[in-house]
Amino acid sequence: MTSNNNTLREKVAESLREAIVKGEIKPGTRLQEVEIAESYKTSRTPVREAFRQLETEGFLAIKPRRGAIVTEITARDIREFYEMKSVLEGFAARKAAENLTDAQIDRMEQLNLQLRECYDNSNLSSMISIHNQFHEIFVNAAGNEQLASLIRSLVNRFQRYRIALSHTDSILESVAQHERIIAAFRARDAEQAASLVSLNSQLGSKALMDNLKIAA
Amino acid sequence: MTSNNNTLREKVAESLREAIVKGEIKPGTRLQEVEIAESYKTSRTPVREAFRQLETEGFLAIKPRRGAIVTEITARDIREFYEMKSVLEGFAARKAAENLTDAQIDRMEQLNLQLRECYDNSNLSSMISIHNQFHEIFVNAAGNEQLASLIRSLVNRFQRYRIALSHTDSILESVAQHERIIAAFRARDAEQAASLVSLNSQLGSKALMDNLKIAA
DNA sequence: TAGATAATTCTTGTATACAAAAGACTACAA
DNA sequence: TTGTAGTCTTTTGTATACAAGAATTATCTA
Repeated sequence: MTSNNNTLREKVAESLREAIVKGEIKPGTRLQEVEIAESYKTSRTPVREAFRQLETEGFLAIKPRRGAIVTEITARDIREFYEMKSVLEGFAARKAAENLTDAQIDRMEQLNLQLRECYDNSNLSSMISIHNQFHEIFVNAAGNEQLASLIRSLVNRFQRYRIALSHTDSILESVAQHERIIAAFRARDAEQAASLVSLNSQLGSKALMDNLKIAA
Repeated sequence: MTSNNNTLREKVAESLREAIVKGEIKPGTRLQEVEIAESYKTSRTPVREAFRQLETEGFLAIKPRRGAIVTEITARDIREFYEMKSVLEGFAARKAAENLTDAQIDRMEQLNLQLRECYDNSNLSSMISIHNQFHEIFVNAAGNEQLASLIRSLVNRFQRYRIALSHTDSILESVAQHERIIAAFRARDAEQAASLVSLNSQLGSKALMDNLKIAA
């Protein structure tokens, strides 16, 4: 994550975000300003501002004079998220196919190998990071900065649920799909790349849904 | 716009947002907390929070200890915006084609007639509202609430530039395109609806770009 | 006069104090 | 016992006071 630790607000926001993503603070938990302020040894002011920021990032729901609650994410939210990711990344892939340099495609290949290794070594913390790096290469190559930043914020928002996927075999499937995506990029086949990337996102959705059913 | 005037923060945010959208506050203008606070007869606290909110909505850029500046939107931003709108609304249309009721399509037809009337009467303030209502019908019918809210926030963010389009003849073209979109929805032709909606968005982009060139 | 550096001012970041609203609790009556 | 009214507590919303960083100006030196 980006760490602009210049102000207390950002420190508090980053710390809370991390705790929510890691699951240390459970959905439904009510966060109170004084409580958080005391635990960070600050006043309520930076905490309030951090709350607002986390609200817009989708981690907290704030009701006027009622306080902040860590958002519960429903199966519907996840379906909607992957639907958007599928559409946006698919489009990004279509545009990227024209722009990607050979070096960038090589880099994707390298990352995909690393992803496979991480799976074999059960190194799940690296896995998410590498997975994201892989996707970011073609998303950034699409030449639409706002689109890239939008996708980044969506992915970040659902990170806490995607962590669950690191365990599953869906990773292996994903690695195989990535190989086909790389081949499509090498062939500069924009339509093929777009539809494969969309498919990859749908796999994520399916895997996460199955995982939730088991957990529930 | 939604008006939750419960807190001062929201009142200030809404008022500033409106002023920026209407062009009363020009891009590049630096907003200072005390100044705004005095003009609204409040303290800095609600103003600060309103600034943060407007930052996430894309109207202000805040630099640490440097203050808030009304965002300048570049030609690139506009291109990127319409590209995203095209993709997202196109997808929404594809999904909506399966869900739209006859009554909803009738409503779209009605709105499109009103849009034509407003153009004839040069009633430009209603024009934008009606145009948005038309689009919101199929966007909401796509069955993806997050997508709908994302599109809404994007459109809202670029509202201030789209105002310029109300004058132009591109409205007439848009009305004609809307008719074809309605026909596609009536025929439940999802692919046709999707591609027509994408096209409609691209028209908006082109019209706005031309308009900016003239203005510059 | 030009440049650098120190002092000052201006503005935001943070802390604390006060106001008001929502929720909890108590007491009383039916 | 239960429902309701009214008070009390808790927590957020707002105002103000204080701290610190950035920008600007003034001063000094080469």
